[in-house]
Amino acid sequence: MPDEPRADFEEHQGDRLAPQRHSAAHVMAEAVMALFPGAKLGIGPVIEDGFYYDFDLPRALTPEDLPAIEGRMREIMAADAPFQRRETSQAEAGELFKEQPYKLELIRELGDTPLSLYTHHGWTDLCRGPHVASTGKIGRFKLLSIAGAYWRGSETRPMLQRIYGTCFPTQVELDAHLQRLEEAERRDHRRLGRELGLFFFDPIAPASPFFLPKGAAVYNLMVAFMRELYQRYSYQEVITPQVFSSDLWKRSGHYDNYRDNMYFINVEEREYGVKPMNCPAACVVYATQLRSYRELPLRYADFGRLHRYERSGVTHGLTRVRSFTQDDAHIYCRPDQVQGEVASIFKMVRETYEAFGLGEPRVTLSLRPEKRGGSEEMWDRAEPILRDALRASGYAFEEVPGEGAFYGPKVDLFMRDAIGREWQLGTTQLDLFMPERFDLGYIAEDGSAQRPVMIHRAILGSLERFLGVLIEHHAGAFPFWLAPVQAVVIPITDSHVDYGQQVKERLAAAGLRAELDAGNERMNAKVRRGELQKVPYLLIVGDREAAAGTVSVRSRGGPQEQGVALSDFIARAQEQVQTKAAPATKPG
RNA sequence: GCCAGCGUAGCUCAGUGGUAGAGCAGCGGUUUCGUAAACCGCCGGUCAGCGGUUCAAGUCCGCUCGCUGGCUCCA
Repeated sequence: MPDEPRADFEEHQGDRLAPQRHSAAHVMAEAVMALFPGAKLGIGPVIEDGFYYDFDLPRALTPEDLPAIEGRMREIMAADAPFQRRETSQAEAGELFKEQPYKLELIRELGDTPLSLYTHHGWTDLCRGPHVASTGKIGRFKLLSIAGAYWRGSETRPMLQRIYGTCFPTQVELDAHLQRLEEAERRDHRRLGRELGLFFFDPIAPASPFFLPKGAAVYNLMVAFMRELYQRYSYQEVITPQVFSSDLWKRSGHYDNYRDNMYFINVEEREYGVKPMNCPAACVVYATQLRSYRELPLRYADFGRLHRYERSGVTHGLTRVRSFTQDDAHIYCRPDQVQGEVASIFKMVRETYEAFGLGEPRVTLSLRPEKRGGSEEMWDRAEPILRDALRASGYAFEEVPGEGAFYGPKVDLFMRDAIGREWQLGTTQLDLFMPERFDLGYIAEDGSAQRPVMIHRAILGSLERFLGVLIEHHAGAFPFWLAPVQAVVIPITDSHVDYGQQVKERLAAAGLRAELDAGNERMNAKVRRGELQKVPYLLIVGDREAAAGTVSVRSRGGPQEQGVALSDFIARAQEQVQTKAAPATKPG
């Protein structure tokens, strides 16, 4: 099945390989207990692409411990010891695991549920199974990393040591997986950001990116793209302050609910908070006038810079930062307009993901959480609106009960990064709460005062995060319309620099982002640099081109074309910008 | 924030308690070349920071900062 798409293939494999991977986890636990007498066991499940097991050990593991554990595991596998299942009682299990406090906790919680034990090689674990027939059937594995993990995922419980491993039926498949991990590293946006001169980080502002000219160019193209959509979808852009008196945050509820993630400043004995979200500012804008039903829906877009304090261990490249901008907008509308607004948002989403060359996002609909505001009736009304709009949008989606915001249900869009981590990008949230807190109203047709519905939405979400995911998705080879440098003109010798300069100027005049590589190097070196920088077009010019007014076009990773009239190239390039054509070739 | 690892030139990295190194990049020169790295030379260091151990610390110890992988969190 070599032609089958990889995602399906791996998903399929993951299910099929679960017994092997889970058995590998048991063997690893046996090996660890042999090497660390007195080790306490947590749990050891199968995960995507592998397995882990959690341990409470007398000392901290280091990466140097892994080969010894792997060695012991190989011995156990070589013994080809059978896995044997047997049922057991609460009492017997309690006795068997009396030295294992974490297991005892699990046994107690399982209560009357039938318990089963799996034994291999004289070593027994509490386990539902299934397992492979014997330790020789596990396949090839590799231990990958060590990490801390709270027992039962709770910050208040002890931190155990987790060992991650991966396992495949054959060495070839294992090697292929390890190679995929290496490839993912090569398309890591943090690495490409540096190599392509897009952005950097400096300890002087932790978790806050600096965008270099090329990165800023892409960033601004993203903003320009959204502004173009706003024009067509009748959004109005506003610009709002960065720092607000804490009075605002008290009113919006952020002071009570989000203070720990905010930056505060004290000036003239008054406390101010740097904005972590734009919504309260939008409400202030809304409230400046008495509103009529005639002017709704009002769609206020705001590219305001947000600052959120994120705990030091959680930040990550561009995908989790402390300073960022969203393609944020807040829509105020009448209840009967919500449906149409949400539908138009999903239309924007589709247009946007296509233009950026991304596949389908994973879409979730988050429903009422336990702790929530508003009446049941409001939720009963709000949830179907989103559900119906989603169905109409054609996106496959998954409903997640209990995950909604306390102020309303929401739809989130997720994309994976190079190593499979998912990041939330766009979001659409119905807000049944904030209009009330800000006492927003409008005068209805019958002259009565009514409360508008507020919709928070972002298509790209954080521009920083979106860019990070976008870089990894394209491995740095942006679609032509987004490429920070669209073409590099490469003169073959000094004598062609003048013509190269003319070419560059004509490209610039045509609205294309072009550079001239006039340095004192052989053209081979310049071609190489252009390819490494993933420039869509390299335009080589020598005697023939200068004489004929043409360029030799080398497409990124693709074919060459000699003697293309400059005007033809420009027309073609402009067309690609217009249509937002996808990259001509596979990124690599 | 928690657990672990890491931090040496702009980048990638070597350096075993005893004189801080290489390649690339940069700079100067030579070369003028037809589709992925021309050649010669030069410059480049608070070994993350602070403190300690030692005759002697990039190397050992402690603290701080930053980064990485997880965990928790993620209005």
